[in-house]
Amino acid sequence: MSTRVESAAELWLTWKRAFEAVRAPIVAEVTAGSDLSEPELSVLVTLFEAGGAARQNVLAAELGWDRTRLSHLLTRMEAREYVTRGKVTGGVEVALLTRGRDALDTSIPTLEDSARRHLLDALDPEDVRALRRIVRRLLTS
Amino acid sequence: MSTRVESAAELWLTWKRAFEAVRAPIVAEVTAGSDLSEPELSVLVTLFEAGGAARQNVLAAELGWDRTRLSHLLTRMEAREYVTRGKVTGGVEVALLTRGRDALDTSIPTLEDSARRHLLDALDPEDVRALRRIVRRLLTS
DNA sequence: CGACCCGTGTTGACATGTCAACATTCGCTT
DNA sequence: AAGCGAATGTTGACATGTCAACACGGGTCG
Repeated sequence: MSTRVESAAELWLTWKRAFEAVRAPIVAEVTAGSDLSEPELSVLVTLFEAGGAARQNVLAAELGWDRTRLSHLLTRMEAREYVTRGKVTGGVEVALLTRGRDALDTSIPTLEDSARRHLLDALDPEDVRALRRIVRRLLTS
Repeated sequence: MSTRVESAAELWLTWKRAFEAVRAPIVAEVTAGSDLSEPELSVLVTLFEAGGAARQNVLAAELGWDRTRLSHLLTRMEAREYVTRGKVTGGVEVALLTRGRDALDTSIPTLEDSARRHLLDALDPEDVRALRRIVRRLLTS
């Protein structure tokens, strides 16, 4: 029994550690200000990027989540008036409400700042280019 | 109001998406075989890499987790006889039990295989080198 | 000594995520 | 049109994670 894990697994595990190391402080800073949790913010951002409204299954796909999780979360967010859900042919469409947009306006600058400090600034331009390429590749495979 | 999120945040968000996209299938495959959840496997692997035993706070640091989470998880894992906890000057030391080692032996090959297919194979050698560099940098900053 | 302070870990209440089962709707086939 | 299957969401029970409060055990300094 060696004391090392094989190469692919090792790459995955260290990547995971690095990801956690970046995520933790960003989440801490972003959630400190607003009354949004990080997953809630993800939903709002994705919704925003989709133009303010999106089908629930599309949202789930974009986020890489499963339907159930999104459903529960949206139920909570609907109760707090961040979003609405409306039936649509073939499913449900979710739309940002004013309260959701306001929350976004408050949180995005913090997110931008945290992401810059904990991710961008930790890398040099070459790393950033490489990371973008890697991300693109992983998302299209 | 634009329809785009700024650069650092955008990098962070797409990275997060890519990470989720890789994590989901790996977790699905790894947990399908064994009766270990993914966090439990992480604990066992980290413990293994530390030589079979480690202080709880060290473990938490390695994993990038908070003490409470680890404590709860270890309580559950202790009940299932994967690990033991023993008091030590200045804290608690956790050690792998046979059942834990066995679970590792079963899961690691699957993990290796999944990680290779979903991560390594999706990237070319240059990407892999870049990712390793990025990870190292993020973990030491 | 004895009164802190700080790092560690645990606990219980609550928030969130997961899983399996179910409802609904749409498209396809006949 | 009627029936069927696949895709979409929801629900409730349970697993897991988070937060705030507490407990304990060293250091350190008066």
